[in-house]
Amino acid sequence: MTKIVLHDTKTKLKKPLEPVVPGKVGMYVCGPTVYDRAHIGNARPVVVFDTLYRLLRQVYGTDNVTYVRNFTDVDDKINARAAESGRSISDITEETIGWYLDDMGAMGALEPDEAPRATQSIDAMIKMTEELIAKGHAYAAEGHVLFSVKSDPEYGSLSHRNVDDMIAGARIEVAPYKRDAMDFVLWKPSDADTPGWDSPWGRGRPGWHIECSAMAREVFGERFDIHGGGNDLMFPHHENEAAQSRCAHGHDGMASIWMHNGMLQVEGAKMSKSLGNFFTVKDLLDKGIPGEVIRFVLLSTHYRAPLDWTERGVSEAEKTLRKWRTLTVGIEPAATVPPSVIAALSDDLNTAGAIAALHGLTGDPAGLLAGASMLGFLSDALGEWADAPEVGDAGAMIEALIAARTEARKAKDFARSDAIRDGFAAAGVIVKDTADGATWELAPDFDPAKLEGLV
RNA sequence: GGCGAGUUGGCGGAGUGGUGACGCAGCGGAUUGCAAAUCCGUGUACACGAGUUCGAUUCUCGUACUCGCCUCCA
Repeated sequence: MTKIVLHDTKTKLKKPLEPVVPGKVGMYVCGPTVYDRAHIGNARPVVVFDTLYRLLRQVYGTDNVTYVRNFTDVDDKINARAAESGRSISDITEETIGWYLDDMGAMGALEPDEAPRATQSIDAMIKMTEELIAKGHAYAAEGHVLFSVKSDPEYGSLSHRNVDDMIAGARIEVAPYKRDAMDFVLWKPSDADTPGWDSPWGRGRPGWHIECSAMAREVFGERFDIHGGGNDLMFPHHENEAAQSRCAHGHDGMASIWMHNGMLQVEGAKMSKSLGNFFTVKDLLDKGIPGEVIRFVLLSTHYRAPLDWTERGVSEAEKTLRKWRTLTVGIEPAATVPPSVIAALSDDLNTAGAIAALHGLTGDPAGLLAGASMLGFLSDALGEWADAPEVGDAGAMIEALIAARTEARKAKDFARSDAIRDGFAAAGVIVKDTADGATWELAPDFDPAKLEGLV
């Protein structure tokens, strides 16, 4: 079996993937808080871990991989959105989840095997919170339950932080009910206007971090293989998740490998609303940038490195995909994925290396197609954008003009033939002169009106 | 202030202790009436300074710069 190695944040090493249950892989990726459209930065982990999912399915078999991505549908941002819009929380979360799946699907992201929602796992969170209290790792105070960071000597081991250093330099407002500045909330009280559930500590709602610990355990049990997300989640979210699970279970096996993708920038600058370079996946799709092209851009840089989203990168991606699509028209994919592609992906998900490998397969369209499919490219479902424009009534005119040009060339009337040639170019008609005569096809910017003056 | 990541040719972007990936652009050639398309060829790149080594872009230390996180954030 292909050996897969992945970089683990905790150990800072590339570790061979050795599944807890031999032959079966479990992967948990932190999903969105559903209160608004996903932006392009949100899309990176989705596409990155989708690609890993595809690799795992290829190597271990489709039925032997379980990919879980949660929806955080209880959160103060959602509450705020509901309050300001007057809409119900469930309206907002349902709509946003639908958007999310549509937008991610447009980039060829497969849906996970399981997509648990926080609101459907409240009992599991309460249970885990009780366990943490029982084991002395958490305490109830004023309707809150807090995790005691000091009770966990390994706290900080994932993100490589020292608790004392953090307190020293931090701008943390210490709530009166906290025993220690770093303690974080497992459960907090809800007022009448806030969603809440009955609990041993009164009506309330869970803190953010507990949901992933509880839901991952519900699906996988105490140990699973890969836990992923953006590196901004490394601290505090994943650190806290790891602490909760470690302290509840008495071992550090929550995830064998922690993976974190790098952040996305736009034209070299941090993406932010104030800079005006903040956009959602839907914005890009509406602008006419195909989801497949977005996917390509997101995979053309190694996942751990920062990724700069640029117009130029988009157009290069589009050009490459168009070329590959042209090369593979009517081709059946090879039965096996080319080893060069598998080898690149198996080495810490080197998608840029895999794309380079695909460039090397342009002489082998069947292999190219098989390899590209492995990366989620060149599917029919994502390919509509690359279809040639409709020729409409212009076909006859184009044929006539080609004939006229051929005549002109025979007559050595080069002024005429060159005028037609240039006119074709301007109108988006691509003419290729071959030994058997001229063939033509339409460019994406085909404009039949521009042919009128040539006749 | 603390922690982490990054710095590769015109651009993008892999990788490696010893023969300079790959793509785009550029340049030269073939082809063409001229082009387009195609094909062939083409680049003394690894932030800087020390160190280790027979040899470093690749390892170590330091410096600079960029970015991220430390507060909701993928």
